[in-house]
Amino acid sequence: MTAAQPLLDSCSGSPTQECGHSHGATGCDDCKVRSFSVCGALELSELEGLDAISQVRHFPAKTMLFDQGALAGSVFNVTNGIVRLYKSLPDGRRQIVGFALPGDFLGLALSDRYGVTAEAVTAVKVCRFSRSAFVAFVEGRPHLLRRLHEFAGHELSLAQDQMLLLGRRTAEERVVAFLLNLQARHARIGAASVTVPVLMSRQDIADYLGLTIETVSRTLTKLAREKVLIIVPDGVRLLNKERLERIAPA
Amino acid sequence: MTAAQPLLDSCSGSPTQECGHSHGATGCDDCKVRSFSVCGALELSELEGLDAISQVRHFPAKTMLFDQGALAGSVFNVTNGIVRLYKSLPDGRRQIVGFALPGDFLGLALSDRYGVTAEAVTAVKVCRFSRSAFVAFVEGRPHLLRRLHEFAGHELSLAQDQMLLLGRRTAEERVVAFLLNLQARHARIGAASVTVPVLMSRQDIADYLGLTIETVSRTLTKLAREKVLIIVPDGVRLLNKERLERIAPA
DNA sequence: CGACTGATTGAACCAGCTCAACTCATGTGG
DNA sequence: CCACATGAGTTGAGCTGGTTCAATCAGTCG
Repeated sequence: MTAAQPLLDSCSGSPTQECGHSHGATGCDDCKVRSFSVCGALELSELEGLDAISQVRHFPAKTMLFDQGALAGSVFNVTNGIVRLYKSLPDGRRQIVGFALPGDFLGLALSDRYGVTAEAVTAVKVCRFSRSAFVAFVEGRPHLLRRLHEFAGHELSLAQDQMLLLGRRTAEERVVAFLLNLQARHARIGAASVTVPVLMSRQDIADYLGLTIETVSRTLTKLAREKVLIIVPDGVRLLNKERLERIAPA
Repeated sequence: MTAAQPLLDSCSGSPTQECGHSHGATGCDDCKVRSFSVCGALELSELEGLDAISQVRHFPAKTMLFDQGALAGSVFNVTNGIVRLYKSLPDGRRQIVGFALPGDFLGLALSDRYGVTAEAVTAVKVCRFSRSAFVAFVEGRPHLLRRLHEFAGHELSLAQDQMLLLGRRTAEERVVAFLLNLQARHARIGAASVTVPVLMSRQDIADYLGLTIETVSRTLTKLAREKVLIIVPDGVRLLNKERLERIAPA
């Protein structure tokens, strides 16, 4: 893992950042993720207010959005790309607790410190909000708070599924569950396909599934040998979904 | 594991249930967990309204409060005892995703189905609310919703810690982290002590830590042999907390 | 007392890890 | 255009932490 640099709260004129507010064509009006993101709870009339406190920001692949333990100055809505969220131990062991896809919100808890580190897996585009401005915006809009709470409840449920996976599933079950999951998530954001894009590295997958890179690789190879999937550049083609679903039940 | 029977939504006159509303001496006024439970967000004037929709209920050890996947008719505030929350696989493998102690809220997500199964580890006392009544009560009290959201954020953070534990920690680290955690939680609810009550079975601990009962037992024995703790009936006495904290780092 | 349940201990095993070699792109600069 | 470094992924071979299977122990209840 190369070190990821924080790019937050600096408007140093880097070509990867747009610091102006994003009204008009780049605003919420034509946002592709709005309907299934937290913003979907807002009336059109309220969107303007949200727009006013949001900034569009770009993070190149492998750069850090924020670091575990740091003061949570911002919250984010991912609009493009993939973000990995992880915790690590002092000796370097790492556990990825989730991948954020377009429509996902970072900083749901609205707590004053980040509980995880967030890094761009691919180039990433986000709507950034200062946390204080966002909290103020939520204040007096209980329907938005309710939506945030629904999202948090969903996250919690996913986390519990992942605990079951990490605590009790075999390597093969983990890999298959991961791929099916990824496919379902891509479908939900309007990219349904038997070919699932897998843009994160084997190391990322391993750190997400509590395995080693070798075990992930061997398991994928085995599944390919058994013709339930084909490994393609930057993805996987799921040939036998029924069989996959039998491998990774409930 | 013996089968646990659901005891919900039936007021059949069982001696373990109190079906009347609990005003007066048994109400919120003198509730020992109020300050650190979700109810702590309410004004004294609002407590009456909450009291009016709450029922005190008792669950004997090993009985089920609710089942994963069932319609969520009720939400609960635990006031006494310990509840295990778990998910299981069709073949019987089980992952306990958390233990609820007094002050903990069950059904935080307010979703329409329970995501986990809840069973009493010890005899348990709860405040029960019908979910619809509780949701209606929350409606129009954004400070309570905010409190629920804070609790959910905290739960999410704990879940992420547990993912790190399950995915990347060794057996010894898991057991030690569990004991330190339990001690800290007991301290927070006003029962700080070097002797930590461990009222759940070895099987429960194993299913929480993603280990087998034998590994939990061996690990505890080893720690006792090394004099960092003593195993006592229904608990553990932590002798060398510094050393324990070195075993299970942040 | 005997029966039962939960916990401990021992011994053999194995799923996944470690260590190491190799492949295959992609990039770089002479 | 080739030589060669670099980094991600794959594959092999051996090892080991934790599991599995099995026996024993220790309370507790009837």
